[in-house]
Amino acid sequence: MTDETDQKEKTGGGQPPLVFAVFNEIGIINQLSTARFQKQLPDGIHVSHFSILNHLSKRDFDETPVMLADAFQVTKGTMTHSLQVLEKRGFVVLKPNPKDGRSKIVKITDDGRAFQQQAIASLAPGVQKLTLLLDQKELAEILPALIKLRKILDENRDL
Amino acid sequence: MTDETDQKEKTGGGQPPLVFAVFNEIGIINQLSTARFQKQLPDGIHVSHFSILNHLSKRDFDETPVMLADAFQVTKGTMTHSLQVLEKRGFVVLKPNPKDGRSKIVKITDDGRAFQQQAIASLAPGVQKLTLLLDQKELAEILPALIKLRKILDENRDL
DNA sequence: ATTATATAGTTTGATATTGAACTAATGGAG
DNA sequence: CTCCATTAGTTCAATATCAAACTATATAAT
Repeated sequence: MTDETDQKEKTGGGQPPLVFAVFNEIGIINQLSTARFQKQLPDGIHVSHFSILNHLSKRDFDETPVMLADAFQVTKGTMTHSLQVLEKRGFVVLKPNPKDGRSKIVKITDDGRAFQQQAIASLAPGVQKLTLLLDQKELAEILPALIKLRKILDENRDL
Repeated sequence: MTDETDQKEKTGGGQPPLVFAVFNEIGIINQLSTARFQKQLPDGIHVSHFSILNHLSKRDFDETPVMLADAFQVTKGTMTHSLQVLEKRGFVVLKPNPKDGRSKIVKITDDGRAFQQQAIASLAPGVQKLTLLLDQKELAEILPALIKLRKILDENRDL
């Protein structure tokens, strides 16, 4: 969503809370960046699938589908579907969970890891061009605030 | 996507570009904030529909479906669908474009405006609680950087 | 032990989004 | 004026997501 907050507004009512403006910009940035990334990914692999792979590649400990669904804020059904896609591609395997007969363990495969790294690498050229246009110092400055904001939202999902 | 970047990583390879981390946090924040908002909206109205309404309510000049599709970075087909939903609800009307026989003009209706305002109002309680938890000064500081980042992405969609 | 409640994962029906094919209207080249 | 490439909008088939119903296992209460 490439809305433009800084355009002439029509209403003059009570100023919208700051957090609205922040969420608005974040929404647009997200739209633009994921759309861009999606175009780099091969057919049949959605950004959401890649995100799961990326997540798994960074974790040492075992994770279950429910843990992943919670982490990515999607339903269990959606996670079932995504994992089936990744499994068909051979990027993950699902094993029974020895600690719980209802549950499963999701493991990234060597192929999955290779794919993840290749996908990251494919972004390099674009990222490089982007990097030239961006103020690195500024990025470094906003990152901590974004992390803080994310954590607060995450810890207060039910406010 | 509630990934957590600041967790123990497994690989130690080349540091990922800063912009990756920023996009990652932004992705999670977007997921959490839109999921939260979606729950406030009445049945049948998706966040994406609301965003269109919100956009229209802030603009004075006429906009066509293609302009909206471009602004929100969705396909023309998606915009056709979204506008049909909004039109069925009576929140917008589509009129012929006097300047171009192929095109249309999207107009928000009074009902649409009323709905948009009511939806914004319904967020107030949650926003208020959130506001207590957030550092307003920090938010104010990152907003300009986010706007700058958004503009750069927007102006360089084809890098 | 039995029963009830809760949780993990799957399945199903509905909606959102996409890319591609399609229709209609525009606008430029000759 | 005619032809052709372009653009606006729609339609269609495929996929992603969700909410809700369902199955199986686990946990708690008695």
